[in-house]
Amino acid sequence: MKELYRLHAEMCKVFSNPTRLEILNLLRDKEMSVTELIEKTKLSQANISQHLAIMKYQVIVTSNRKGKNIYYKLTNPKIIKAFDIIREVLSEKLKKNGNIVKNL
Amino acid sequence: MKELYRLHAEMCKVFSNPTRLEILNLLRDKEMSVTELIEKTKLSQANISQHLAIMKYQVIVTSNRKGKNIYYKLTNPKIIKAFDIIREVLSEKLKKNGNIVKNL
DNA sequence: CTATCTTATTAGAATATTCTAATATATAAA
DNA sequence: TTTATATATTAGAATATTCTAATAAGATAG
Repeated sequence: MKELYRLHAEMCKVFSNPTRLEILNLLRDKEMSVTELIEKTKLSQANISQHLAIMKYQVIVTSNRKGKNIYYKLTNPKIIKAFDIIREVLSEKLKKNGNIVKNL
Repeated sequence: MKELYRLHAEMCKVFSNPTRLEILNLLRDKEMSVTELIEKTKLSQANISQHLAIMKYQVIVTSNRKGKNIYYKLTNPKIIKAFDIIREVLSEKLKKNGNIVKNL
């Protein structure tokens, strides 16, 4: 069913941007405020906010306000399992290609 | 290390297109010729060939000729593990949203 | 209220992706 | 060899994505 491939691709599109992957990795085991994410990534507030909006729209993350701040967390922790498998594939690929794997 | 997120994102970009996901799913447990892929997907030859080239460049698939035909297969079967986890996440998301899940 | 801190939204230029149509290339068959 | 079959490549219009800069909006503190 082609529709399912469309939805699947749409979800994967979230993972096709380095900044979003960095955010997801930061959220892997704890929720984090937008401010914290900005500090950790050193990226602009607008940019982080935009990427969070994209992931929220795809329901990859959810948000909740705590006083002054808004905290984001993963909707489904399985996302991290997929993240880590892709990292393994990437690692094995780099190994084969004789690349520097030290930094993994 | 930001470079790693870039490579990770680049690999995930392969999964962010419905046609490429369909091809990967067809290759999940057996190699297949370009002609077979065209038949199964009902898509144009040029288009299939272009998507295969993209995946070959990312070393997600590899090809080998057998007589008249060129067969493609997955480089690393772990790709399918990631594929299936994302499908689960998608399925759970659709379930929550009260969507039709029958067709999964 | 008013100011401040935090987060979201908008606009738009630069860049990237996708598909179709046309053409090229490679192997095999006649 | 020519011809047919299988696959790849190219060009280009249509569309989508990404980032920066500017502005808006929501919550709290004073």
